[in-house]
Amino acid sequence: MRTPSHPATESLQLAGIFHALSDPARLSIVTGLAEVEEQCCSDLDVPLSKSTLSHHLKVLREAGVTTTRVEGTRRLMSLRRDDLDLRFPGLLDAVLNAAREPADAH
Amino acid sequence: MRTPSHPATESLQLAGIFHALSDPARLSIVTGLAEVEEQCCSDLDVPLSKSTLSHHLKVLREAGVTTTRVEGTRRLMSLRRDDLDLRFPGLLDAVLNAAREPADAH
DNA sequence: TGGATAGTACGCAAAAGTTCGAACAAGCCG
DNA sequence: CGGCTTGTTCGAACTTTTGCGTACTATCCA
Repeated sequence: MRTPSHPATESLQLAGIFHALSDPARLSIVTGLAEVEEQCCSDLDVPLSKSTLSHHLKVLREAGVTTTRVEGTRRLMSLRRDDLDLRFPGLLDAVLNAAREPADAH
Repeated sequence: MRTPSHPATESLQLAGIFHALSDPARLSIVTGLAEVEEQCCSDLDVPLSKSTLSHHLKVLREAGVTTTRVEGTRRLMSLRRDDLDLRFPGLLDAVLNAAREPADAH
């Protein structure tokens, strides 16, 4: 298995990024990654099958939100912080900050 | 016709907002609203039919991104800046700023 | 009242997204 | 080598979204 391809920084589309973040499972994966920096597929605690999870990770990767690094039999995912910040300054921080907001109605 | 219902500020869902912003037509409507403050349906320059446009505006409204105010036979849309800022501080600004970024590959 | 304007609601078809299991590929370890 | 672990790919079923035309409601104006 070789390293999967990632879109170039310049070609990241805003609508595509929002689409990637519009699924609760994917949003939760992203917020999780913000805390641990690097995480492999099987360490995610999302109640979905292996193949579904793999699909979501692919969506995130193809939208340019995450990078995947191969290490042995595992794939370590991380956020493309620098690239996102270069292309859309402040966006990722705002997203992560918003996701940390309590969802309560006060 | 009476004023359509809008979700309460506290019940705004982040994933729902991203979903609303994930469609190019809706994202363009939002960025347009950021410039003119208030705009009615028929003033939008989106190449879509009236009914489709109405559908997109409904999605934006139900996600809590916009408000609709009735004035005569027209509906004036505007961004829910204050509410969004209260619930997800800085998010809308980051989104609008990102949308203003040139899409070139430099 | 009658007509024009502005937008919504409904029903439909096409396209896209979600989810899973099964089969496959690739690297590790005994 | 053979089996275990990790993850991808494929096909299928199902749901959601998108886009349109038509029909409808509501408001304004002559």
